[in-house]
Amino acid sequence: MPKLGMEPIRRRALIGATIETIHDRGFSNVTVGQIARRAGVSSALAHHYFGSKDDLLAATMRHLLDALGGTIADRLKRATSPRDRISAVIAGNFAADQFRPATISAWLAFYVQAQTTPPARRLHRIYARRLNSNLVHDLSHLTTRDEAVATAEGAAALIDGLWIRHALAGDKPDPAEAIAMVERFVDMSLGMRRH
Amino acid sequence: MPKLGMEPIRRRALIGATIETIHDRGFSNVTVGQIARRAGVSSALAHHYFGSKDDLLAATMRHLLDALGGTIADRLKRATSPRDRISAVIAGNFAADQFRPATISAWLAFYVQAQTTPPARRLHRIYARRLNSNLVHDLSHLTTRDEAVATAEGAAALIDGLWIRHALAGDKPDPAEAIAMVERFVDMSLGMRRH
Amino acid sequence: MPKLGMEPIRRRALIGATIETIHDRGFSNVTVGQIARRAGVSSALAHHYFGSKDDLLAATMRHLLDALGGTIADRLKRATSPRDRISAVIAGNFAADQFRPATISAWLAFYVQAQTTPPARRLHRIYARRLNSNLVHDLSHLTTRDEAVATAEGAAALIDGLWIRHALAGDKPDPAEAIAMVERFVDMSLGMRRH
Amino acid sequence: MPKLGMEPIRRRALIGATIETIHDRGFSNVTVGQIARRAGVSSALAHHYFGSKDDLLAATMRHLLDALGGTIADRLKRATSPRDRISAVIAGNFAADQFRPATISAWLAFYVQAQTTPPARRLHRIYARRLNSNLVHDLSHLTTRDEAVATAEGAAALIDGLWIRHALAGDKPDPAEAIAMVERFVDMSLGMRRH
DNA sequence: AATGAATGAGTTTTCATTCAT
DNA sequence: GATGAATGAAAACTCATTCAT
Repeated sequence: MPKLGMEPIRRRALIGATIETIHDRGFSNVTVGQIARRAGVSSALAHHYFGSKDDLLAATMRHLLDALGGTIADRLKRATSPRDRISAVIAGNFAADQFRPATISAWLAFYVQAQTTPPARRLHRIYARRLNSNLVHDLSHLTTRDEAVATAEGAAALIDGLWIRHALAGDKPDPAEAIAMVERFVDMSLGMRRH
Repeated sequence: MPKLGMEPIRRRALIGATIETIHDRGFSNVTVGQIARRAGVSSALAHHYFGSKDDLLAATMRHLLDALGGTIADRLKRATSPRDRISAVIAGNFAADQFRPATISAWLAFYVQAQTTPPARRLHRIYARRLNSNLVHDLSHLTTRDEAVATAEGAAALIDGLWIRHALAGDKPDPAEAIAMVERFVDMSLGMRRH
Repeated sequence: MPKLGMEPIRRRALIGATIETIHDRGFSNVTVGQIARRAGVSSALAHHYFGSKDDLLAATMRHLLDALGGTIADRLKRATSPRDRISAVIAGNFAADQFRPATISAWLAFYVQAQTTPPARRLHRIYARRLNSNLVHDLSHLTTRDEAVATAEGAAALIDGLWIRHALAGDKPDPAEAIAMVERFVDMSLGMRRH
Repeated sequence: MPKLGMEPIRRRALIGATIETIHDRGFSNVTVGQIARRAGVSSALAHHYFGSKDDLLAATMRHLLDALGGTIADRLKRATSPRDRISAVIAGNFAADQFRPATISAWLAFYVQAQTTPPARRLHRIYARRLNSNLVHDLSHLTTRDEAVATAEGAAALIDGLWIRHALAGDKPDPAEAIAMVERFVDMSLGMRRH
């Protein structure tokens, strides 16, 4: 007896299964069948809800983006100063939910996808711009515009680099260490100009 | 019109074609047929020389690794001081040969592959360790051991992050800017402890 | 127009098609495509149900083995004396179902396969041992153990030889003649020791 | 420096390699490349001397046929009575050269081929008829024509059966045992009618 | 709401065969 | 006399996708 209101449940399950399947089979080897099996449904159902493999993949990417965006937004709400807001952005990027092996793998996969797949590229741009504008905006309160731009660029690169390295490290990722590294970079960058 | 001694020529051509094909079709979409066509040979020949698609991909990754390793080694030979050696490593990572869109795409693809494919992982580890040990060794001459380790980790993450961002930037990657960013990070890290 | 419960139907059809295709194209030339076409399905479906060509071939061999085993078992049930049981085994080996050109071809192919393919070898061993133990057991009631073993070996060889010759005869195989030949061999072998 | 008179040497080597390759890879898996490698030459050379894979295979079969025919003919020359000639035929079929695992495998393969490949069929017919006519001719001196025909048929089937069983036995084939079995069959068949 | 059945289109891979040297 | 180079053609296999139920 089919139940009502299954749609959101199935969608969430399929997106979660997509992330995990990417993590252990590798993006280029994922099949709809594997994802569906992991979600406990038939592959036909995955198509029923998402239309196509690409759509499911895009929805998963959007989900990752929303989750990260949401996490950061929550932390920003609680921040009280520009420097605090910068810390909120940094910590948000390494919050527990985001900084898990499976999530990192999926993110990385989308980075790669974003190079050649226009929709993925579009989604990735949104994230990159939001991160950049958040950082630049707050840094501008603390230093010159030029310094702010450069530091934002460096912090963003460092965040990406730490993600990618943790994806490959094998051991459990340590958010605290990553956060400390970026914070230190920001502090140093802000400190420099004072000397 | 078959000639003798074609093997090395074909191997090089196929590896080059692999890098370029990954760049414009995306790693998960490359086919042996596309690569072979780009190299101007039949797909049967690609199999003849490399055995399988995976082997061709692995050989390409090895090539990338060797090329980067060679570039850095060359620059290290000419370096005269520890600080100079650090600059050599940094500049080597962004040298013209390496830091081209197609090469960056291929590298990125291999980062992703390294997460799930043991041979790719092994190869990647070699690179990561070599980079890390080079940096730590030279930084140790300039600061405490702990600082050296942390700075090396940060510099490596920054390098990776800059690569990944340039892979997605779309516009032509600017090595000078990337180099400046990492140099600045190293300077700041070394400078901090003096204050 | 998909229906439920097609799997067993398709499996049977594919196994039957395998036997017939081996018969008229020769074992070394069969392709999954030909088999599937003969079964009225796509080759993808053959893979869907059997996994691989080898698996389909192995399943077909197992089917042949089961069919022969079943036929013999049926006849053994109705046998009342040791000599009768021997006749049941002989007649079973040449029963209408087994002794048809296509079946013979497939059997022969598997004899050959059994030389190099371990799974086929295993299956073939089962058949050979069962035939041997049946014959030895019943012959032991009628003669010395040594004679029983030798006669069983001879009868088995004769059965195999008649099969193989009928496979190549071209004309319709005549079970009665083959049965008479083996029966005569057994009778002679049993008669000898009495004289 | 290419040598003169290599042709017969290469042809023999390739035929020998064909037999051995069939033995350990199975007829349906042999490739010209494997055969050539085993013979220590390039696959192009195999084509140079034999024209095509099928031709090489046919030549190999012809070789087997000739070898067996020659062995039997030699023994027949030395036979002095009809019964002796029968023994010569039987022993010839199990002579050391013929009754080796690799040779048996190749023979068996050709039995299978003979079902679907006309040239193989033709060659096989020659062998079968020669064996049959030899046996019938000599048996006719010792019994009625009808008995001779039946006994020849039985002996031939037994020979084939023993070959096939030894091909699969795994252990080293024992010619003496096989010969004894066929001799015994002939003796019994001839003896029966006297009683 | 959900799935088993089925396939077309494509991909990797293998191999006999040819040819210039 | 012999081979490395090269490929066309065909085979196995995979998979996203559709559809009737």
